[in-house]
Amino acid sequence: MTKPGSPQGDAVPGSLIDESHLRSLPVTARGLRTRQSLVRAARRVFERDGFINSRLTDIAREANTSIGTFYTYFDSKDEIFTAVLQVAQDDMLHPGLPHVEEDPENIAAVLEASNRAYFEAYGRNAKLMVLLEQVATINPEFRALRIERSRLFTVRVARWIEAAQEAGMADPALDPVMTARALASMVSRLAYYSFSLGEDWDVDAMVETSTKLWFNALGMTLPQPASA
Amino acid sequence: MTKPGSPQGDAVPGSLIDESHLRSLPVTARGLRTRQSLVRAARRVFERDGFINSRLTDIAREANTSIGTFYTYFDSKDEIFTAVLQVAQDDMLHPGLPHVEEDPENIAAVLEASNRAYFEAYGRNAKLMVLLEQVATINPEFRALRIERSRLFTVRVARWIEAAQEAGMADPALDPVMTARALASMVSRLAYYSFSLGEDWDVDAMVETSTKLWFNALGMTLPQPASA
Amino acid sequence: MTKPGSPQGDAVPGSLIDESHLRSLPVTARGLRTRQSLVRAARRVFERDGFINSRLTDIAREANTSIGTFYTYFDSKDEIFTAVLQVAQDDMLHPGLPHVEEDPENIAAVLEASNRAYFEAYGRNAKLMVLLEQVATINPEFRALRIERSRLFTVRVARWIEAAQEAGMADPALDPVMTARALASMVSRLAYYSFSLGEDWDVDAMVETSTKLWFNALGMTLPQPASA
Amino acid sequence: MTKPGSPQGDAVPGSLIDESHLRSLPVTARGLRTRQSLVRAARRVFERDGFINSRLTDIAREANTSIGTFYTYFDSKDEIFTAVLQVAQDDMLHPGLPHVEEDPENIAAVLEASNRAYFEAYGRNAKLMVLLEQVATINPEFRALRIERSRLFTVRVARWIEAAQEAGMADPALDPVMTARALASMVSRLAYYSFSLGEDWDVDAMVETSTKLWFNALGMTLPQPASA
DNA sequence: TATGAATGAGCCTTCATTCAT
DNA sequence: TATGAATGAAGGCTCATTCAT
Repeated sequence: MTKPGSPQGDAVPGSLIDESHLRSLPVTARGLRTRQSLVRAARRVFERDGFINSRLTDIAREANTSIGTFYTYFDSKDEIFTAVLQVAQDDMLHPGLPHVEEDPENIAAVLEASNRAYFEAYGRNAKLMVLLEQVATINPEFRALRIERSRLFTVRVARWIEAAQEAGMADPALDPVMTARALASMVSRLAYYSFSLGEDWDVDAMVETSTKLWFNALGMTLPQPASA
Repeated sequence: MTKPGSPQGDAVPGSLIDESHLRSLPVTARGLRTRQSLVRAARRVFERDGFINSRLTDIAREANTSIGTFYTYFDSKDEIFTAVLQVAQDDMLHPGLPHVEEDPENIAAVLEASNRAYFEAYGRNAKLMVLLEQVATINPEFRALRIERSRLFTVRVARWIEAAQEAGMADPALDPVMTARALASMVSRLAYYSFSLGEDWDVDAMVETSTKLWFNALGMTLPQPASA
Repeated sequence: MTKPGSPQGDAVPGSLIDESHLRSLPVTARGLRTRQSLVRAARRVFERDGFINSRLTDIAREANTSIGTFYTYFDSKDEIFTAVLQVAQDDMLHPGLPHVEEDPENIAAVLEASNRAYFEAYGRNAKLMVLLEQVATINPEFRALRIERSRLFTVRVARWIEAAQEAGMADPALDPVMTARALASMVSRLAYYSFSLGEDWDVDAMVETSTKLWFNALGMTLPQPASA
Repeated sequence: MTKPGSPQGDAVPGSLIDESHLRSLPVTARGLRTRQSLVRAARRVFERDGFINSRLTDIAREANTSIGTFYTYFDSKDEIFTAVLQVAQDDMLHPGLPHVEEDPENIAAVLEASNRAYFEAYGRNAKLMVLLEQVATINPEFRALRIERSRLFTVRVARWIEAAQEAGMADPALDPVMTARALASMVSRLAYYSFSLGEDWDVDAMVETSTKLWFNALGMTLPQPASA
């Protein structure tokens, strides 16, 4: 049985960022420092003003450098946005989950931990997620990035569902891919409403509800009652 | 038992559009015609180029008028976008569902019909939905519009879930509001992936899967097997 | 001895308006009525918004007609402004003074009455005066109009001063033209500060002060002491 | 006895310019140079075309820069106009008069010198004065600036008149404030007609006439006749 | 590497004027 | 005469990007 990984689904920065857009890193320590302060400044400005309403001069000022220096490290707004995403993806990619497989009793625990990891990571990067959403509506490359990530994750979840169906643990009538999409969406949107639109739900409650819905939806019986 | 209505959830234009943004309509038939051709041209241009990348001159040209004429009818891009949404909402608002209530055997049918109506309306307005998503990331007013719609729909679904729980037909452990959000998201995102991101699923399959997931998730038993 | 007439000096609409700019008046009663309501509306709009910041559409709306109708009667903004001035000049031109001449005892009375008439007319047309000032700074024709009026009036006052000097009643060392300019300016500016810039002085006080200053400045002795 | 200062009265740029409108000056010498050439170009263009009929592109072209560069230093036409005024005010503000007080014989000399300084400064800035007049008719802030300057100057003159009245040297029946307004107006308008409207009088004659009128009007006796 | 001034294409917006009805 | 929709030249302003120092 495969593990679903974190249901980053909809909109999670992953390892797919097209790094060809990024220049080689500066060689001197000073250069590295300047570059880093630009990336951090960019994140703050983007999160504050949105991608569209932000200006490169704002980013340069926020980083206490000049606009000329900006162009020493980045070729465009898109490029520094890519760099910002790259920093965030390290955080979003850690499902932090050990490979707990083949053990039916642990499925619920794995899923719950996975969901929890996702919600927590989302919480840390909520503003950036909204940002990526915005940029994806404008720029085809970032849109493709988002879609590809989503697709990859869905495939993983779909395989996991198939395995569960084969093991007789999930409703075999469900289409695995479509179901994977649906369930992944459920979790990512819950996170979106809570963190980005201000519902501000309790993370424990979200974890519990989403895990239960996932189980129910798949026609799984929670292992605990079974063993009780 | 209340019916959920169509799960227009996430992003459906409803009656909440702030019409105060719209000027009074022109008095002559000619004016009405010109205005209409502008709105239609705007929809085409927006759908083709996106809201941000479209220019008012493009809209005017597409409508075979001058830019001056544009300003005769609208004050801004936002305003004509409001007008475009208003045209679409008539289509999105009709769930077209008769009030089928109190009859347990019909719940599945109602839900299925509701979902189908939603998917079909979404299919007709898919590009516009993407557009609204984009604009909502930029403009606080349209964002508020989307959120409010979503909230209203969630409330309706939540009430329906509560009623089902009270009738002993749904898992009483689920938080009604959070669950409503999750399930509505599931359906709207399925539509989004299929129509806007090119998954291009069969509508029947989407209706079937989403209805089943919804039922399962709530811990309902489908009426058919019950009677079997 | 010539009488000075009203010291309309600086900025008083006179009979110099170039009427060649004005079309022939409409023939029908209805046409006359429409034209008149346009002129009145224009005056209100000009006085409210200034010449530059007013739009022809505003004038048409204020007159309850259409912009098309405006062009039935006037060719341009300048033209209707000319018409507005023409209406006002009838009021500004009435010095309301009988020819009181040759009688030394009456000089003060004549001057006082003349000044009073000027201040009162200015008060009735203060907003229009400001308007003419604005337009004169923009449009050479209206500037020329203002200058010519001013010049004519100065000439009259200068002749009057010369006559007084010849009669031994005024300081012969004064340059008549320059003095005429100076004295006329004094009165018109007093009116400007009071009515247009909000000093809001008492008209009696203005009349008294300006008459006394005029007399003193010319080295005239007020008739009363003469009889003493 | 207070000295009146130069009768800059009506329309003289003073220290009241709202400098908050001005951005911080550029840091580099090159920037300073560019800014200065823009201000000079603006003055030329304004004086040539008037404030209203001038375009920012004209100013940029006259300064041999791009329109973008204009916006590097100024936010608007109003702002560069403020900068133009600021340059001029240094010239207009120096009455260049020593404090000659308490000495009755010198009153005429002080007044004459003051008037002369005013006429000469006006002559150097005549076009700018006309410009300020135009802008004041359009823009409330500049209007307020002009009014405030005028008020301040009038207050100074009024105090001087009061002192003269108390010393028994001026007609005690005159209202000091109104008289101050009237006399200041006399001088400033004389300058206006001569320099801006093309009368082109001899400065000596203007100084002599205005000083004499001022003395006569106040009921003062010129010291010279006393010695005759 | 760092700086910040210079650039100008590109888009928005206004409103006097024309014209078909 | 009256109407009001249609027009587009004209000018304002932004900001990513270039470049000289």
